[in-house]
Amino acid sequence: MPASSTRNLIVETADDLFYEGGFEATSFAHIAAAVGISRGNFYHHFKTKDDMLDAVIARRVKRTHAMLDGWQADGDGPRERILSFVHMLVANRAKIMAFGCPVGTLCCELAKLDHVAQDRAAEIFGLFRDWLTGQFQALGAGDRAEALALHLLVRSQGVAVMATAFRDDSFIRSEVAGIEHWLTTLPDISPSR
Amino acid sequence: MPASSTRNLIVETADDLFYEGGFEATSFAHIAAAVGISRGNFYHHFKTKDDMLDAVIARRVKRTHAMLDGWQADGDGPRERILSFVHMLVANRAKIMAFGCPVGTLCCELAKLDHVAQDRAAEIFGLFRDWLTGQFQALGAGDRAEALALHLLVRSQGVAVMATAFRDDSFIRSEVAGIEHWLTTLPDISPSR
DNA sequence: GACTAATTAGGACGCTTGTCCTAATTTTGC
DNA sequence: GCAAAATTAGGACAAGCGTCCTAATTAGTC
Repeated sequence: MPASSTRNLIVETADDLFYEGGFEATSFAHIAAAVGISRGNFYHHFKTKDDMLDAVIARRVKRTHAMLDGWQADGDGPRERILSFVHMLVANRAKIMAFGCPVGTLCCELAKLDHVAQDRAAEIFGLFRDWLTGQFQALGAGDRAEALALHLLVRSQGVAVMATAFRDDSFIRSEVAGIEHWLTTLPDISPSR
Repeated sequence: MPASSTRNLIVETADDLFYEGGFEATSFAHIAAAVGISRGNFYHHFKTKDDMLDAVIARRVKRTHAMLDGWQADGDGPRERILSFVHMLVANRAKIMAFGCPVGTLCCELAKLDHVAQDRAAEIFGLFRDWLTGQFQALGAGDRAEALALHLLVRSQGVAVMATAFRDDSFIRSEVAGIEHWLTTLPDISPSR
């Protein structure tokens, strides 16, 4: 077992707790209890709590990259790949209703805290935006590709916020159906390559 | 001057600070410094911090009601009234980019905190939903009115989140233009009366 | 003008926070 | 097997938190 497996365990646990309880409200004591190690031990792996946030964001960036690469390699067309993104909302609906979107809620919290990591967290949105832009370009959207990608992000984030506020399960499904219908209305200029 | 003007001042100040810094991160010391009164003085007006949150939410509910009533009395048609709602995004774009939507961010924070006031905060969304539903009904949308209202709330919240994350001014304008175009595509069965 | 009630100031309280320090333990390299 | 390094435990720390208490001040009533 590699020497820094404790560090990975800390980052994984902090990732979950930051998502479910928020960054500010999650204390070292909470993380220590969840991991099962001593409080003072953290400072051998991370200088400050902000360093831990950096590690969590880096982990999320890495996992997002891996997820997008996985969808890219699935062999389906761009329309199916876009649907993979949209269906995250349905697959994660229980957690979204309870805690919102991990990316959106972190960005909003860091904005209020005027935190230095604000832009680094927003870069996860940048990954989705760029990947979706690529898919819409593959659909032949040309110059409109990025605008369509941002529109899809807007609707996804809106669904997440409203689902969290109303805690309504049926709400996510109907909005996703609306997005799916919107996708079918897009002109498919060059469906393959 | 009425006896409880101090109380109103506290609620107004707390409202702003909760919006700009978040509920949890805003302490009594911050509010006391902003109002210019002693810390211990709070507890003559509010039993706990949660009581203060209740008062802030009640104030927001009241002001939202007043705003919707004002739009209702403006004498324009339902389409113009819906635009009044949409144009809030443009009018408040500076604050939205810095702190997000006051309603959406509070609901998301309270969800993560598993706070008892969660549903009361979401009721502000309920006010907008019901009012917008009325406007779409006046447009002749019939059974689809509430779905259209929720769709508009979704897009507005999505714009707010993405504008906060990317801190992009032009982004809000282009998305609002998209919403305005969407409104023109709606069938206007009964434009007047 | 005196008595009562409402309001305010200011500090004490127990607790939690992030951070830091030191000693003990485990792992690693020779 | 031993010395050096990495890792862990556990507590100390100053500061900040929400809450509470008491004394002082102000406002209102007869």
